[in-house]
Amino acid sequence: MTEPNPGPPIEAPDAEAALTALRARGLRISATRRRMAEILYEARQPLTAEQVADRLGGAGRADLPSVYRNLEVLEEVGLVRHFHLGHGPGRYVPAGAGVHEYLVCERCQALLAVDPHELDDVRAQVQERFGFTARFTHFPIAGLCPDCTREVAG
Amino acid sequence: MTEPNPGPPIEAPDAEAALTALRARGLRISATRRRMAEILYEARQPLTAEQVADRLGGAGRADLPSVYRNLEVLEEVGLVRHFHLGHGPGRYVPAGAGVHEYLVCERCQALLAVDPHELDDVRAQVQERFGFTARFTHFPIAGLCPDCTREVAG
DNA sequence: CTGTGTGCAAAGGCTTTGCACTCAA
DNA sequence: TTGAGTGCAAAGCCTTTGCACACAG
Repeated sequence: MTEPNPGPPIEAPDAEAALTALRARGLRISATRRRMAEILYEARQPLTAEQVADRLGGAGRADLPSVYRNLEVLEEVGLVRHFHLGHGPGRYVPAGAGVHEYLVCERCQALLAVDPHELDDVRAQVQERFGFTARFTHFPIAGLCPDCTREVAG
Repeated sequence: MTEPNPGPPIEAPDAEAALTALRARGLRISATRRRMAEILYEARQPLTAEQVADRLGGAGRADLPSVYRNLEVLEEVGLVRHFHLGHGPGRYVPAGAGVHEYLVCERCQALLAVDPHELDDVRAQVQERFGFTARFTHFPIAGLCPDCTREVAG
């Protein structure tokens, strides 16, 4: 089980609006929260809570429960979202302008990030056939990436 | 978070072939394994390991680690498969003749079981556009079921 | 006899909860 | 001064692993 590959970079959304939303709810913009947002934007790839904690701590690692709590707050406020790659820890990405949806390879863990519009046809087809509104944001499409498809097929 | 609804019944596959496969690997067909297979077939819906354990135990509950180990063996041999409904425990179903793929509602946890062929078009579209081979067997399509789609939209 | 199956206990990975202390507003 | 943020410890949920005993072949 290797690490998923980075996928394309992530653009920065309107962080200021989100921070304002924080204030509106009586929540505070701590240095830690600000740095967490920066870390996620600069990572330009999905990070686990543990990875965020690693990059936060000056010496050692930041407190993991606090990181989870802050990720939750940032998500409620719309600065961050997360999704699940099969088993293993959740992955966090900045929300906003550069939203992607993902396809994850069950064989090599590669992550294929795509523009949501590229999945519109697929969603439409599922909608038409089953009346079901497919969302691939929280639980991505799983399967075999192009490379693994070739290798498995022959 | 309510329990997912049952979905359509599950047909019995060729259990005998699978049991033969067990023997071929030097493994044994214990009474427990036989009963586990029966339980899954008769359930006619996906069960968690815990539910299987509950239905196994005469008094109390059967040993959960043993249930997991047996589910793994039965899966290797092709009698059983499992998939993941968002968070929460894995769900086990008999494999074979009556295979279904699932769409799971993120809002009400409803489970929509469909014939795999009904997803062929969707798979083809993903294949064509991304070269990616979508599999919905281990990680089902998530989204909103028809009812929740209506309630959310309307 | 040989070694697979089982139960019990414990650990492991990821995440959440409780509580006291700190510190920003 | 007030209550949100943080760190530490502990627990929770699902699952896996280790080990000794039971038992099928």
